[in-house]
Amino acid sequence: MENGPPTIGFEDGTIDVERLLVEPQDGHVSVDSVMCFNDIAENAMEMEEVSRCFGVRNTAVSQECGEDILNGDVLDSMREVEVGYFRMQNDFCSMGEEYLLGVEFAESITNLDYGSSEGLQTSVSDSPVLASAAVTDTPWKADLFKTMEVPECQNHQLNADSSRFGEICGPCDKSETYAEEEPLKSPTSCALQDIGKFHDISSCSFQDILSDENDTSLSPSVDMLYSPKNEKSSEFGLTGQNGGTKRFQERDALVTTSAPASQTDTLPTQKRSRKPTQRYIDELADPISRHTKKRREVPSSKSLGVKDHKKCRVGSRAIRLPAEEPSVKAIQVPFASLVQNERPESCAYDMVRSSDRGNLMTKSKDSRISSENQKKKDEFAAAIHLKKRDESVSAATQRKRDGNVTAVHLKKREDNVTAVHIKKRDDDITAVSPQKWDDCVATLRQKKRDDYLTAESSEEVIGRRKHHRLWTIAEVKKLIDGVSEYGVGRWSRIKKLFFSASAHRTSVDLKDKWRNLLKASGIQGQGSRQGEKKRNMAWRPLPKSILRRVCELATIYPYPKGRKPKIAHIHHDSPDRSTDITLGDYRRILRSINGN
DNA sequence: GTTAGGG
DNA sequence: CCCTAAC
Repeated sequence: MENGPPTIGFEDGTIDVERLLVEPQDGHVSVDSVMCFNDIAENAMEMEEVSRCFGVRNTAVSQECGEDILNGDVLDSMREVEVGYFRMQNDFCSMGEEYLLGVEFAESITNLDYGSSEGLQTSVSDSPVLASAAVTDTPWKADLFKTMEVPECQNHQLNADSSRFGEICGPCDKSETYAEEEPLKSPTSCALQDIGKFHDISSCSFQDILSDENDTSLSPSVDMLYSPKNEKSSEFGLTGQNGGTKRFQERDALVTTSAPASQTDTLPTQKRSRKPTQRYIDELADPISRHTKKRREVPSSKSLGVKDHKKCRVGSRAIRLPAEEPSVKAIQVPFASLVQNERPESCAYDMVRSSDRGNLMTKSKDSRISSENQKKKDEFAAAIHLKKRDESVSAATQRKRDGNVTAVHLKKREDNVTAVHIKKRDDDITAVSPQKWDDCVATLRQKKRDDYLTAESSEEVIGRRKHHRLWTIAEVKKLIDGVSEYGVGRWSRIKKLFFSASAHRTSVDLKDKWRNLLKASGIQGQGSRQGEKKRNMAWRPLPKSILRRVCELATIYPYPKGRKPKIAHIHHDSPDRSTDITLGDYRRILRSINGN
């Protein structure tokens, strides 16, 4: 599926429309240049459509975007550049590039763009199917010229991304989908759809990447778990992309962010991706060592069996927690995945990657096999994550996602991290993005495979992090059963009998979980119940039945100590359920028998 | 080796 | 989840 024809035959003068529209990812092959190619085609068609149906709206959007995006220098230069469409585009893009990525690529990109654009234009016109589009070409060029520039660029960006992702994510899906959709019927709509889908895909993939599990992501139509809101419009690419997706539907949604965000990730692609990488790693290495000098020691000491972590931990903790927690499963993957691409260049990558893989593979028990190494790796990865996080990624989005999907209890930490990101984002986003995309892509591939290879309950998968696995309902139930049978405090037994299957979940874990359940059930926090309750709401919603049972058991077996205060007697006589009861009866029987 | 409890 | 102290 990933072996698209290396080049699109625009030399012929005739391009397969379907191909053009349907498999824009093909363009991806020649990367930078070709991408533009696709973009233009789509743009042309989009334009038409837009001009007809959404003309006003579009304008509005574009302006809106333009203003937001092009503030300061960019905006000024923009105004000056009203020359020709291509010129415009190029300029704009280049500006965007400069704006975000730096001048070096701007030029080259521009050139590429231009060339490919021309080619595309020609071929498009020739193509009978696209005739309408071609015709339209002129008008919109002139009329919508100004207004379109921004969206144009956006499209460009987005498309580029899309194509890339498309190829990586699910060219198959795409192809199939499109095939079914009467390709020739209306190129425009097709294009629109494509775009939409691509956006979806790209956003999807991105987000998914962020999340450990969302296999679903691969299919464009899948519903995202998070709600695409522009929380912080200037956040990272995610937001923008989302907005981009709905561009034609909700002009509000579009919003500024998209352009910068997408630009970031766009054209740069492979060439550029590497550069950042290098620098990245170097930078990463330092900061990490710097910040987490201790931290690194932690893992190693751990694995080595050294016993003086305490100090290390103290220092490392602050750093480490924010890094791991906030990113949560969702975020983590992407970060780690980012690293993957870098891998080829240094062994460090391997480490990271491995760990990453572990995450992705999630359930595969294998991941746990080499706990030592794994741990170390994970630590390393974590460190990198931390770095990366700071540099990029939309904290807001992630957060949201985390909250919805994982519903984990990482609130505090997340907040801290978030702040940091926002601050740094603008500066560093540039460098990171391109690579990021690559990474994402890589991740996706890997992910896809892994997901399908290791099918697990989505629940578990989703909830899992480095050394953190979300408790599944089933597990909780088991725990409850265990407690009901053996009472509180006999965690090892419960572990043995109820969790023998799951290697993770130590007795301590059970205990901890029980503790949490008590908290969640509202029992326990006798002091400040109100506050407790509120917090409880934030936690992962537990089935009422479970909460109820927990409550019951809690009354029967008050956790901390002083077991069975009320029902102590009862318990004594008729211990509770199954086992104990049986034993009691048995004893009684024996006694009676003996007595007799 | 387990458990309780704090972080 | 992790770690440690105290069984």
